[in-house]
Amino acid sequence: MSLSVVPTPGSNAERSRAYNRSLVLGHVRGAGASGRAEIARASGLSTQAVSNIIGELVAEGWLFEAGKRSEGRGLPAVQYALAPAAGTAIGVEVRPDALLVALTDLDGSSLATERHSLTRADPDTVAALIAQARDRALAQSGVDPARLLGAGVVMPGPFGATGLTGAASDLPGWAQMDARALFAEALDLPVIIENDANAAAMAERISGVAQGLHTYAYLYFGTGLGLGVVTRGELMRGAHGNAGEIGHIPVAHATGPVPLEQIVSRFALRARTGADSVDALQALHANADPNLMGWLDDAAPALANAVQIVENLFDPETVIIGGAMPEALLDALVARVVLAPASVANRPDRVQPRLMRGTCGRMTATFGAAALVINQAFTPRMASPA
Amino acid sequence: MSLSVVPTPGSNAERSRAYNRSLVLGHVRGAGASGRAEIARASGLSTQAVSNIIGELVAEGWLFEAGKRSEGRGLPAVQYALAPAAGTAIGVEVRPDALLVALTDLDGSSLATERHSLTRADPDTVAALIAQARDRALAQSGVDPARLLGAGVVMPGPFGATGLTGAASDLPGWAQMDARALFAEALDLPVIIENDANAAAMAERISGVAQGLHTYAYLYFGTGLGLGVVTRGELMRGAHGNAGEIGHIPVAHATGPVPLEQIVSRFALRARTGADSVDALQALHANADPNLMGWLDDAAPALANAVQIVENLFDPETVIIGGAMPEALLDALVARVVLAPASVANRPDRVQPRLMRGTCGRMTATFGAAALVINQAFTPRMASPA
DNA sequence: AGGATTAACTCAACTCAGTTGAATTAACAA
DNA sequence: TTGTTAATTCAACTGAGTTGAGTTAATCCT
Repeated sequence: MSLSVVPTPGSNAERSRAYNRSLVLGHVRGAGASGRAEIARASGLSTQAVSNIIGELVAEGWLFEAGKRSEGRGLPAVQYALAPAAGTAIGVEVRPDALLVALTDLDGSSLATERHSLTRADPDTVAALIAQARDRALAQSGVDPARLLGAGVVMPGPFGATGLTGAASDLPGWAQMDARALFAEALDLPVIIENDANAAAMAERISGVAQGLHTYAYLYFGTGLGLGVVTRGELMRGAHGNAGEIGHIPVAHATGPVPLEQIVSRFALRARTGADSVDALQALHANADPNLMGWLDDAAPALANAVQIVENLFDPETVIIGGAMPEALLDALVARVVLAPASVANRPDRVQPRLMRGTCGRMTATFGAAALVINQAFTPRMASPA
Repeated sequence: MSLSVVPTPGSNAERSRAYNRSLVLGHVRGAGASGRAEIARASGLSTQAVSNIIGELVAEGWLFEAGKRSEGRGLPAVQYALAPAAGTAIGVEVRPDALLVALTDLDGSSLATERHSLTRADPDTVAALIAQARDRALAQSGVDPARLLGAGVVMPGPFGATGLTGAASDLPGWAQMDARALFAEALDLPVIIENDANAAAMAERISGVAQGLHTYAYLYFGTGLGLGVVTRGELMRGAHGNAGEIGHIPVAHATGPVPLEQIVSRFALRARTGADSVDALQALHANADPNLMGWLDDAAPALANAVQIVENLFDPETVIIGGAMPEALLDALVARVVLAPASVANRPDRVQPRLMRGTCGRMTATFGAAALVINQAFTPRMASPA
């Protein structure tokens, strides 16, 4: 049973309703509790249309009445707020050696998490493990399975054979696999596949520092260094889902140009300090380990270079860095970066800092995988019929 | 009279129809003459809905019956093709010293062009000149003013005060100006403002080598070097319309890292050869001028570096180069570039070359300005009511 | 106070546009 | 010739947003 996916489907009454429902939910999410008339003005819909949609969303448990607000004259507006428990999503991060699974609500709050070491990472084994983890997470948190909107799965890129293939991050046996279909079947849920940096970027939008932003970039410390870019609320994926491979672009270094992730990445850090885990790095940083401090001195200018490239190419509202790194170390890195003046981001009217640390912590990508699903509920789009 | 623009408007019957009309026109444009049933299948709409829309588009002159096609059994499908003259657009390129204006049809074919030297480039003077040029172009080509869909205007970026402000490309007196509103008023037409590289990218999509592509990048030789990126058919603009400032990112050079456009740009070329015009450059190239050939040797690796960055960050189907340069020189440059193997674009299953020359010629940006308008007619989007 | 004004909200009738299912037409195949 | 297939149209239907009148509950003004 393959669903025939229409690339850009036409609009009809039913699809219009779905679109407008997302619009209303997105407004309430973005602006907080709102009244019918306010949403009508913001969307260009009639009050009546918004009223009907809100009635439906309240009946289904997505929204609830949250008091009244009186602004000057006139009948006070009844406010409607988002019910975080109205929807949940599964986030999965597949690494060559481990599987991370999280269950979150609409706020991106964690309801359950789980970690598995993988000895075999073949498709069928992974799919089965995810299905079991889903069942445990639901049982443990007491979440109604009917409220589960879907699953997001983060996998190491790049996807398909490319000039970057052969890195240690690749998963064996997945090359020609339609992972989305595999997981959708195993879980009996809608599934979204993404790379780690894109998922992390979305996590910050749902529950981190990128809330309210529409155009921003995220530098992600995974195995290497990834870049997730959100433009007008949409992830930039590229023609084959491989956009954002920033780790492989050359940057200036004492010994001549080297690939960025040869300096700015966890494996560069491990080569320099011997430390592998986030905790070990945290300890080294707390003790001002000379090797670690040396790395910081090296990484800061390379990162500045990367930020300048990202700013000039994408013109984002801000650049966020995060991933599997101690927060204090990321803060130290941000503090040490001297941002290039020759950048379109160097504006007098800035409201965001040019570079900031993400706040979603170590499991950003896993929560981000769930955030991909959550985000869909708030993003109006003409979707094909099931 | 300011039209209240709703950022993401809700959907209703009227807006659905506009959306579906664009969808049908876009299909016919992309796939060539098509039958009702074929479009219905591609769009997920019912045959009846498509039939009604086609009836309307034929009545309005957008489509015309173009024979029948019989595929095996069944009633032969009546084919409908796009009438290029159904819509026209004005393209304008504002440079500090000159004004270029073009009138094109839906194919992007030129119906009239005009060039003005500018002694004064203040907003009111420019707006008045454009309005006059519009009238002359319409009169000269005999185009019905009612068929004019709008005007696209290309202006030197970056927009707003940035760390790149102060370059020679800036226009004085425009800093705080709402250029779109100014031109819309002066021309009494919908107006789109864009930077040169983005417009050029769109020109190639309407009438050049990017026809049928959805995700690609365009390196544009203007004053400096610009980058236009199209993702899923949409231009990437960034938070302030300044995305694509690739000229300012550092690349490796014999003397250490230098901004890309210090090597790959027309002013680098002028500094090296003394030649300023496209014709002069063409002559030098025809004579294998040593300075010019030296520039090629320098520019090729820098361009290779830029292409590698663009490929890894955007994962485009292809990278196109073009702009105000002799075609033979661009071809020579493309031939000389050794593309980096460490790129997500280095795939065995490629259908496009990784790097190709644009085919829209010297006035790419001016035609591209018109193409921005044309493109809207074929791109379904929920648009706010006038 | 008490009436005027303002704004949110609801009701009911209406309209637009896409859908559905039956009927028609024209090509190909046995 | 006759049956099958596929495009197209017709007419009735349905879903969803719009419109305009009416209701309710605040604030403003006298």
